[in-house]
Amino acid sequence: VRLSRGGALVREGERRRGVFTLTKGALRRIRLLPDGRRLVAGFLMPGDFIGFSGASHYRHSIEAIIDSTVCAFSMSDMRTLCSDHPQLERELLERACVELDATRGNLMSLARLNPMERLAGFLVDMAMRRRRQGQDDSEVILPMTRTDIADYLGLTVETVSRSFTRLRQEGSIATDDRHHVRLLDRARLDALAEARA
Amino acid sequence: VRLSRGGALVREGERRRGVFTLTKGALRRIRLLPDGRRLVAGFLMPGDFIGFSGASHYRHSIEAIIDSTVCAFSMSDMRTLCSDHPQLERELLERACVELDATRGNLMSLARLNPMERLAGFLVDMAMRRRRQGQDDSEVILPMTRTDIADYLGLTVETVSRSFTRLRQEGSIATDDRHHVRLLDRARLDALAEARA
DNA sequence: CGTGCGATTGAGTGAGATCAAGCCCAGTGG
DNA sequence: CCACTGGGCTTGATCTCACTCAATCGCACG
Repeated sequence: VRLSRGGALVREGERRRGVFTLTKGALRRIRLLPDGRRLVAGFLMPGDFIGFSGASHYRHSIEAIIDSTVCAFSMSDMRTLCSDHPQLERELLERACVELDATRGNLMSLARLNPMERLAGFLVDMAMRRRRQGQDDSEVILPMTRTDIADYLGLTVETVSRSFTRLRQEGSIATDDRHHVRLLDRARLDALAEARA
Repeated sequence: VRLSRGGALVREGERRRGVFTLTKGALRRIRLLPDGRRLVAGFLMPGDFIGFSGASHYRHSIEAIIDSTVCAFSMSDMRTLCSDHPQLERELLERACVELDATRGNLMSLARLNPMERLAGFLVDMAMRRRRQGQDDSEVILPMTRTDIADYLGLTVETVSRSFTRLRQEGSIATDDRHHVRLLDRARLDALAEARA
């Protein structure tokens, strides 16, 4: 399935149809409140599995940040695959646990860290994801907007922008353009991030 | 295994030993920062499974809020159980997904809700847990302290206390004693909580 | 009868939100 | 080619809500 920038893969409240894996691009997991408050519950990068949920209806919308392609499986596909390959269920459990760890890490960020710490944690986390993909982790590519980052970190756009500026001023990072950040002082960023994953 | 009030089942940073299920009592999942900031990443009630993690070391301490008893399984017990009962792995995946849903729900609370909304959400959530156990859900028993609740909701004790007072003043709840809360206006509480569940 | 912890309440402060303005750049159309 | 437009980002000024600090109360426990 191909998704163009801004398109929705699934919408909050819809009946659950199936599961997906992201092969190319970048997605965001969104929840909205009636009054407009917005949460980005996570970003999805190539290789990520989408569909860990015990609920019958989607709890979040999943939207494309940039043009993306996903691989879709219906629920019945899923069931037959699982019964054919008992290994698969174990692998999925493993992945679900990793995602749970990551999500719990975000709790600390949202509950107790200040804006600089949250942003540093986010950057370090993005760098780690790149390393896992075998890419250079001294630079990070942020396909999402500052607003997305703000709604992910539980801050406002302005605060996110100011935090970027402060990290740049103290020499921890350099921003080549909006979407490319170089991590100059990894020790400093790690120290700020500390509490997270 | 028996745990007395305040005792630790596992400590953050220890090598992962096994998994557990809580049979009686109440536990809290804790993470601490060097500077003393504290997060309660969750509360565990009887029936809950403890041990969903992809990490080799515990990411949180698990402490007894009140005297508790848990059932312990070593990692090898777990592996043999799983290979003997393929059903078990599915059941665990299901449970992990439910826990993931719950944890993601908390993200919205921490990122975007104000203190009253967070507290209302917490109370509604605790009531729902009671209903699932087949108990009366118009009253809620809170074995934990106000400090625990504050560190769970990302607030200070004072703010939690003030939020309790405001909910009491507007007639949404009644507090018989510190640990017993009656939910008087469920519609109001649900409206406040909205984003969670 | 003290002692200490947990909870509540009040007063004052400050970090991040809100409001507002301007910049940069890509896309569009004349 | 350039003017115009609009969205995303940054920066400054102000405000506000939750935090901090402090005092008191109540209750359990030695």
